[in-house]
Amino acid sequence: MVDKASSPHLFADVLARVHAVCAAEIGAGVDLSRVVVEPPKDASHGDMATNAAMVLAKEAKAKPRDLAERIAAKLRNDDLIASVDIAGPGFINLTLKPSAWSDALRTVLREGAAYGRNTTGAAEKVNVEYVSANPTGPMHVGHCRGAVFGDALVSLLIFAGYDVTREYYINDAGAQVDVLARSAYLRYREALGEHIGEIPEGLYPGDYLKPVGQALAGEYGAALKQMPEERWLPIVRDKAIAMMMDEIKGDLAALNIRHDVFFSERSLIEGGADQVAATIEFLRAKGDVYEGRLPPPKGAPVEDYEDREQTLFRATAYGDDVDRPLKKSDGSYTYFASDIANHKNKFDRGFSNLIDVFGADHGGYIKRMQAAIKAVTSGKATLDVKVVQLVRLLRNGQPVKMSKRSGDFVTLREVVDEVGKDAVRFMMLYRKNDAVLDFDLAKVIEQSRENPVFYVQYGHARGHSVFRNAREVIPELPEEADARAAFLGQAAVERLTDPGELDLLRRLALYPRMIEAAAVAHEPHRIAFYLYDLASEFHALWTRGRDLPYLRFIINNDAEITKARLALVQGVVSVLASGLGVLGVHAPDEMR
RNA sequence: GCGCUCGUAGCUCAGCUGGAUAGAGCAUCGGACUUCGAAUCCGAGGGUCGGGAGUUCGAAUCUCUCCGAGCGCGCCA
Repeated sequence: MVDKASSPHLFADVLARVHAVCAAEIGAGVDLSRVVVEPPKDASHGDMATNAAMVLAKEAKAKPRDLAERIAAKLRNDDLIASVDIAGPGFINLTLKPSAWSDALRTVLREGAAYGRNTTGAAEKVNVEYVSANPTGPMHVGHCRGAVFGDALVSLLIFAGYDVTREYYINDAGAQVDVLARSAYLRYREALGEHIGEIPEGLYPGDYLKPVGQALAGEYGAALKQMPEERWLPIVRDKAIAMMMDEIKGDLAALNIRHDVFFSERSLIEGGADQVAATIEFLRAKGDVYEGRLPPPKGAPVEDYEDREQTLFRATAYGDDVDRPLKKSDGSYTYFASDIANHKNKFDRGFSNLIDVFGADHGGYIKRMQAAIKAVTSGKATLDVKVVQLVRLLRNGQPVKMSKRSGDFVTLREVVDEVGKDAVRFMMLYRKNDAVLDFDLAKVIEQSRENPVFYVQYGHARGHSVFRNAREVIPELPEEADARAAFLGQAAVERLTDPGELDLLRRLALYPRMIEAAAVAHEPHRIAFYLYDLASEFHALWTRGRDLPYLRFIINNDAEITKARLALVQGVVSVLASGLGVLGVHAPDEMR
């Protein structure tokens, strides 16, 4: 039998016990990786179910139901398990002793903010690259989903025991930053009093470059006007990029997003060694780079198509559909070439676990990047690319117009200012990352069940409301969370026997398992849905107390049951705060 | 034409990496406010999981094939 103290979380504990029984029954070498313990879909089947007998039947050379019977016989002796049933093709259904649930709640209270934290990641280093918006203007709403997703994914991975670095790749080397420089130069001349008229086609028209022009005018006076373009352009470009990055960092800060590393594309090719060239030569030495011709593209006709020999990466050797160019016709590197060097640089810094968050329009880029990682790390690193689908911005169901060309697109800042960062963050995560998302500005500030942000936060606030009122019966109830949890940890929680109360106990016991699964799958949205379910069961129990007064949390003449129920409320409040914390959403004590 | 992502209730979406009778919210209909916050809750109806075939004890989930939607398809990033 497994030592009870060795695995503190109920599902992990029971799984370990099932594993031990299987190993004893079949043999020590048996592969238990497919054995799971999960809550059954139908609560009448018991508290937990395991597929062990069905999964292991072949290896045990036994019929599933026969094997189930053997496993069940041993599980019946377990001190945590009240009864064992076999059902269907060989499910083993377990009903736990009531003390198991009381202990689970005590665990929640004892661990507090650490409850759910686990060591799945084993302190393994992970690099998550996200946002990486071009430094050519402020962030717009399109960037916002990837930003929030990446940030929540990082928090989740840290919570699951990984050693995570948040990275931003600054695309400051391509042609578009030269366009930025020319656009800023116009604003500079404007700042000096010149009449510049309409911004020409092909330059960035937005007003956000005016401060750049003013800063340049203040710093250089008219000096830049005397220079030829090749001299002023680097000066203006660097200034504009620096100011745009400051603006972007400010936009991200408004969403409580911060990165550990801002990695400059330009730094790969400037200042000493050209890492892009080195990477290309590294691959050439392996035979993965060659000079050759590509067939013309199949899709929409390319207007200035010209059949020429070019430097190609042999992506087809690593699962891509076509080999990919590394140099443009003017001899400069393609974005892809720099990006290979960027990822190689991460590997050289000790990361073999890479995650990139892309917008849906970059989906076609995934295969070649994964091919490049394979080549450049000899298969020693893995890259998981998470694609976030686009966000449709609505107001009362009507699309909000945005046109980037005119320069008056909807900025991320405008949205955050209007609805608040909590609403933005939660709604961006209340959907699977690869599903398109409708974001309605009117609905997310509504205070109703239709708005899941509010609904979950209200659950947390309502719990605190219960504490405030409970002090009439339990005046000594501590204010501070840890002290309150310690105080309530002494309560007679075995008195929690109502089905609604048991639902909540089960949900709380599920939290560590859900966190672990979400972390492994790189799916933070699961937390948002879990929190919604938890809040829903809490609201339901609360309202039942209206019809059935004996179910209220606070019972005036029974301090013992009141404390037991407050312990349950504390567990709910604690896990809501924990989950919201991972998502980066505030857990308020009251909604006023 | 090829690749990627997706297709689940009238609408918007979950479905815990293959489990038992597929679940929520909205909408529709019917209920609960001398309360620890009704900003909430309870109940009812509503499904060939896009169609078809396959893999196995078992498929919304994996494979193949059609249908439909979005994105992408040298020298943009």
